[in-house]
Amino acid sequence: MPEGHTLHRLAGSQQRDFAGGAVEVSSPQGRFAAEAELLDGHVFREAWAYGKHLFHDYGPVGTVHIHLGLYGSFTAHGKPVTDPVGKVRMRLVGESCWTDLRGPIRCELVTTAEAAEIVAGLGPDPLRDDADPDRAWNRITRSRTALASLLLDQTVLAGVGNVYRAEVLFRHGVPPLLPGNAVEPETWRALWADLVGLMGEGVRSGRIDTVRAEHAPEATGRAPRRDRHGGEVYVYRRAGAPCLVCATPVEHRRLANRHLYWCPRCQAG
DNA sequence: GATCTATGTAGAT
DNA sequence: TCTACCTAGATCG
Repeated sequence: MPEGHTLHRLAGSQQRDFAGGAVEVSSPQGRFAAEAELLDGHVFREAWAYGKHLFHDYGPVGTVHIHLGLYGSFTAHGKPVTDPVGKVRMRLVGESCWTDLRGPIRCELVTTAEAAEIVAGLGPDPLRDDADPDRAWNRITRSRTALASLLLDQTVLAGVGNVYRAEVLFRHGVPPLLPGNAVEPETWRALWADLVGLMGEGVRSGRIDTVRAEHAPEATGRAPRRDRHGGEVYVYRRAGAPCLVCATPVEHRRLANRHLYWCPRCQAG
């Protein structure tokens, strides 16, 4: 379940579980076997995330660069270690914990410099203290592309995925197809600030919850609706269902091969 | 058991 | 704009 909050959450838990100790690294599936052999037994220095990218720093031995893609996932366990189930690309075994990685779009050993290059190609990440929202704004305000597309462009903004994009646009009443160069600076400031808050909450909870207290099931009496992604949302994957605010059916279309959801009334602009 | 879907990205057309 | 791809779980029959 990979938007930026997932990767930052993983970096945090893996830092707690493995940092500072030697780890056993293996690739039961075999597709990371040569790299795992190089890393096996070395000290896991640090886990860190930038956008949807996760990095395991092994110092001079190298850095593992992981991108989960659409369906990559980690499972975390306490010892004892059990036999691999399914296609385990990478297994890490530490002092008391172990974790399995399955289905990543990327799992590769890179140098520190290469890791830095990957990060240099990404836009600011709302989950990082060092993020500069003006870098994203400079791209957005010069572009005729729909804001909904710009929000998913990782070179503009790093870490935002399909759920956060739909939800943050809804929360600010912004039409998703509004061209970047038609976005008001104060709108951008509000969107950024909201992403910082929402995604930070996502890191803490492990879910994407975007519904404000006044529209929450407890306040309105409607049945809670947890999406498969685990959280309570306004429009994501609610095509045809009544908008939680105005009851207008939620719209849906494909945009650049991704599902886009919005309320045509609340986000009329 | 077969088929479909998914919070993503890269590369071809 | 389209297609391929990494994998598992949900859904269909």
